[in-house]
Amino acid sequence: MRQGKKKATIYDLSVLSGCSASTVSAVLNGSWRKRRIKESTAQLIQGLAERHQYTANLQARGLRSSRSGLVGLLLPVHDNRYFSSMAQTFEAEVRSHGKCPIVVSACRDPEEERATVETLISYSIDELFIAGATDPDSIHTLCEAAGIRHINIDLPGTRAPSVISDNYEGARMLTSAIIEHFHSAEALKPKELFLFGGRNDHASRERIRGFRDTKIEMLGADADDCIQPTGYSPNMTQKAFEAFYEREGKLPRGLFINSSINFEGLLRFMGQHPHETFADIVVGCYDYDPFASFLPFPVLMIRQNTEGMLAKAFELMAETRPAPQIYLIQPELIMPRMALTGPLDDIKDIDG
Amino acid sequence: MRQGKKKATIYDLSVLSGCSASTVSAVLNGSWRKRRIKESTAQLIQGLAERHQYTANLQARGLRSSRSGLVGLLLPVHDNRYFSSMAQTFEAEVRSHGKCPIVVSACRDPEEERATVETLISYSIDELFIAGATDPDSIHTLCEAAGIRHINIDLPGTRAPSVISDNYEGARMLTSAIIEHFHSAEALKPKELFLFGGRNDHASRERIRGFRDTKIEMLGADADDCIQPTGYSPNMTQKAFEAFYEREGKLPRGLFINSSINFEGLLRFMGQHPHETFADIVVGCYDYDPFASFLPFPVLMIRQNTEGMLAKAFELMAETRPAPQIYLIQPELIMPRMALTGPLDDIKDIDG
DNA sequence: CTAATTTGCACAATCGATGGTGCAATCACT
DNA sequence: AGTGATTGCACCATCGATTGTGCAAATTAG
Repeated sequence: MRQGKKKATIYDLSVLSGCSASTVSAVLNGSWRKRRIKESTAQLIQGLAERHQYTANLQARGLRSSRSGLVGLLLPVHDNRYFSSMAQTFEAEVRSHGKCPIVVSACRDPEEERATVETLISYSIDELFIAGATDPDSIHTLCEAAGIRHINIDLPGTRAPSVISDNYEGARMLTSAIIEHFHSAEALKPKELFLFGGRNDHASRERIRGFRDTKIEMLGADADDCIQPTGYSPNMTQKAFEAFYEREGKLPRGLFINSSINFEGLLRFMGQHPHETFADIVVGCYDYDPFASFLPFPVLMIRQNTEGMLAKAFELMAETRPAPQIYLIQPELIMPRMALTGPLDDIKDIDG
Repeated sequence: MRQGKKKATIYDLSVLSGCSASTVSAVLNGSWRKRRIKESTAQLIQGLAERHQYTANLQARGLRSSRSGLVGLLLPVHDNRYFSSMAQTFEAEVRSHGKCPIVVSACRDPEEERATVETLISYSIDELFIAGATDPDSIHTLCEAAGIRHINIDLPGTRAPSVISDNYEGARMLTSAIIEHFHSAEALKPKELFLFGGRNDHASRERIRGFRDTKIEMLGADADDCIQPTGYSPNMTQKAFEAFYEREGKLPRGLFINSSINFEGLLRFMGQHPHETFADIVVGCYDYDPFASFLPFPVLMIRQNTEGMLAKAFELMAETRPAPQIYLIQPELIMPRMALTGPLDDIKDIDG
């Protein structure tokens, strides 16, 4: 009604309807049948609620019921296709359950992660999906203490169910695809296949292991000095490329890049060097980005199955007592020049 | 202490310390000096709080004080570089103010937008940044009624302060850069410069206007039949390209693409056609993406200044009574093969 | 040594919604 | 009509924190 006014509460409606606040509450939260409220009473109150634009104060409800209707997703970063696509899928899924999605990022900083999760807990979130946490087990402890259901995604913990990408298999697929891509040209030599990026987290380790094993199997050479974990920053990765180029006068013909963020390091390098420098390289990137897929050299990519991972995670969340085990989800090898669809394709787009 | 236990409340600490709950509350929320609590009492309580891992129940606090410490950002979508980068910057800024960032997307659906904002209001969020809302004014009404400070970003409203990209200027820069890019080659003819993407929102209209004006000025031809607003979906855009190609047997040499999402439509088209189809095209895209910048044909991009927009928006939010006017932020023209830094570069990355 | 301050804290109402319990009125049935 | 079951709803404690108010005790002033 009046716009500057305070929001209507059940007490306002209680006065207006002549019913008690508890009756109003019951009607408006749907529990009125259980409470044997007359249908006509319910309709009266619902009418008033609508007319006065009543919306429940969810903080009050959450305080009383100690459940908030909030479902959290903790991400390392937003501006990355892998994680933002996860956020997109997550939101749709949570909304379809009638809950409210909360997506937060914590910058791969363990302290920030803890603080963020504590804040979420203070808002009595009902469930938490932990994606890419640097220390899932310490977050597990927090959730456990607060009695909050939680599932790890992307990076596994030992104490809670974890849904992760099969990084080892993915890395094997990617590595062998890179090697095979040279079959028509001059075969790739062991010293020409390098891995850049990643750090000492579970995903990177598995990818490195997959790279290593496959390289040894297929090219028969030890891979250790061809592995350059540069962390997750584009700049460090760029520096690694510069250093390599400085030393060797060229790039390796075969590149395994740990993630699209690291790939940006290669882009920065590219910006400093002419086209010819990249004439015969083949890149495999453990992440999918449609634009990267169409670069002037062959780019093989791994698309992690975020939909599949989230689906599994939601499934586990629904179970009463999910085992704290690791569930592997197979990623997919994407050949060069592929523009795939994503969660955006599901949203409607009507012209005004 | 005990892990399965309920969380400690001020009442628990009240018993443990021998002080009243109000004293505990004052100590823990920092207002204890105002309330003339003895320093030693404060220390005692702080010690207990730490030992028992007390964290305030923010729902209770929010209920009482009707302010939650939450600051919202409403986005159209997550998985888009422009908006996810905005989310990233937003989070950092909000955190630095000691508040809790809430990022939600509403899929460019007016109904969803309203519902989402109502939910946020029900959680008593303190401030709302509305980015890319299809109908900012209707959201304004909601916020107004709830007394929530709000600023529009990216798409302007008439009732609240709006910080938007200077789409007209940006489109002019982009259009003229596309045309000039042909100076060394055979000059571009009017019928060879097309605009694809966008729909009937403020941003698209301004971009189209900038495209139109510049094209007329520089190529001296009416531009109307070279404008194909295809909405924001990659698929519709792809179809537009297919239709054009079907009709003309080639693509236009000069392409103005409304956004990176529309650009993905071109990628899908590319996936269906050989390299040669794109041998001599020049693309201008109203969005910046580092991978797109290195595609096999020249890609000129507009980088919208998200940091600048958010900075201005936060500045306005801090003002007591900001005028409901439009603040234009200049975007930047990015030449081909540029890998720029973004918010990710600010996050630390230490190897474990 | 008494009066006026100041210090330090407890009390209790309150925010808005929930849900267990109890009670009157109505209905069914012998 | 009397007994028991059912219907329809009101009452009230409660969730955990905030905050205005009041009042002893300690301190200072005169």
